[in-house]
Amino acid sequence: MVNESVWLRPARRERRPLTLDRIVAEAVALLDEEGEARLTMRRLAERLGTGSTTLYWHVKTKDDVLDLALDAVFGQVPLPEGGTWRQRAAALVTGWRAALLRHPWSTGLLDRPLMGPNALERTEFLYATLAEAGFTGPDLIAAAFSLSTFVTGSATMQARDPAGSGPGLARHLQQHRDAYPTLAAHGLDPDWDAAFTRGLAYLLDGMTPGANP
Amino acid sequence: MVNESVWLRPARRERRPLTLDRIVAEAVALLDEEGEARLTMRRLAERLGTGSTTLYWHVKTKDDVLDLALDAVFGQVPLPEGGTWRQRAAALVTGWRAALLRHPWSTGLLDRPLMGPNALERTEFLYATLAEAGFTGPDLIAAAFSLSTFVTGSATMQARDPAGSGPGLARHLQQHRDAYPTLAAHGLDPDWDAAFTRGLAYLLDGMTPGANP
DNA sequence: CCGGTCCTCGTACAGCGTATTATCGTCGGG
DNA sequence: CCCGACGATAATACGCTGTACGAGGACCGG
Repeated sequence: MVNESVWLRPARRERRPLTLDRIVAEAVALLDEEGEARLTMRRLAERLGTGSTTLYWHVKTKDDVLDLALDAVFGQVPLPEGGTWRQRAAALVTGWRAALLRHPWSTGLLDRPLMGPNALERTEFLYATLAEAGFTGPDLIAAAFSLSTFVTGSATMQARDPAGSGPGLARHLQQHRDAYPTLAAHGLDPDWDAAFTRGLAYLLDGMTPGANP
Repeated sequence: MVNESVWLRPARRERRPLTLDRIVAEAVALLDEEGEARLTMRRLAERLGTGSTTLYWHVKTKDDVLDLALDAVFGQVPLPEGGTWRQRAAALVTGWRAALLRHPWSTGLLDRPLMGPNALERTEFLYATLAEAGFTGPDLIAAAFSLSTFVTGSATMQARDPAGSGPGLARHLQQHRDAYPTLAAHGLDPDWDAAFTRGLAYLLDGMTPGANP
């Protein structure tokens, strides 16, 4: 359907051009508001004021949109400067985790290859920081592997069971307190942020640059 | 459609009854062979020799099938006995990771609440092992959090970039070697298993029972 | 004025999860 | 021995999905 009247048709300049950036930004907003299940090409197009199939000129598939949205989240992770290598690494992974938790849907996309420029830039930064600190060979790989693994894993866990996750898990544990005694005693409403900080300290304490050749 | 002939109709005992267990087992097999995207209620039913909507008598939604399939994977994780607490914890998380990697699709389901009996049993085992070792309070929570986070995170990473992941990531890194020099130098074809073992040692080295009250 | 190129959209299709409804097979009680 | 009831199965149908396709609109350099 063509816009019938000049008056109803948005003025030339008023209608912002559809760009890949606008699509990705709107996808992130939609995901933030309604979650992954409700992200639909049609709904996304509607919010952008375009036809749904128009999106396919800018993007090959819906998976592209998800990949780009995820990398946009990675783009929010600041690259810290200054301080010791340990401070820089801790700041990086803490900011990384915070970015993922600001957009909880992102943790559901962490399978699938992370080859976006923002993801690679952060990974490179991590490797470089550790290499500069003196980690080499298998130690370097293991250190980088452990830290990034720790970030994505902890974000996934926290997005899955948000603090005070309602009557769900907690009540279920209470009901089967006999089957899961330790869990029911300690794991009911844990402070995940504190656990992350302390766990990160464990990990960093355990790794020493130049220790194992 | 009714089976027309006695001869074509499967003999009484030959046709195994449709049970929840059979559905879940077949779902796991289908996921193993074709991955999550190709798991369809219709295809699953076809493999089971039933109509698709019949499944809905045993199961409320497709998500139920996925939850049950995931918990079935957790059921493959052995609960180690004997040895020090450190040996038991290491054995648990190693077996946990192996089970997830035997069914790579499982890492894509690690968002979503893990409330299945097998998952809870393993988590309880981990908490109990650490508590018995002397971890208490925030230290206990942080230790359990770190270990399970490390398992799920590392399995996700490895399922995402399997060893020798073809021309994909490696070539992309080579092409942009100037942008990601450290990554291109070290991260091309890493030994994830070795990185996991070493990283696990970091983590366990960093945590001491009864250290921080 | 006129191609040509970038961009937009309407239509259409196969496949999805699943609600509804009807029907089957089996078995216990009269 | 029948018959009703109930556990289990299946056919049909609905609304929604991702996206292929082709017909155009908008703008631009000549």
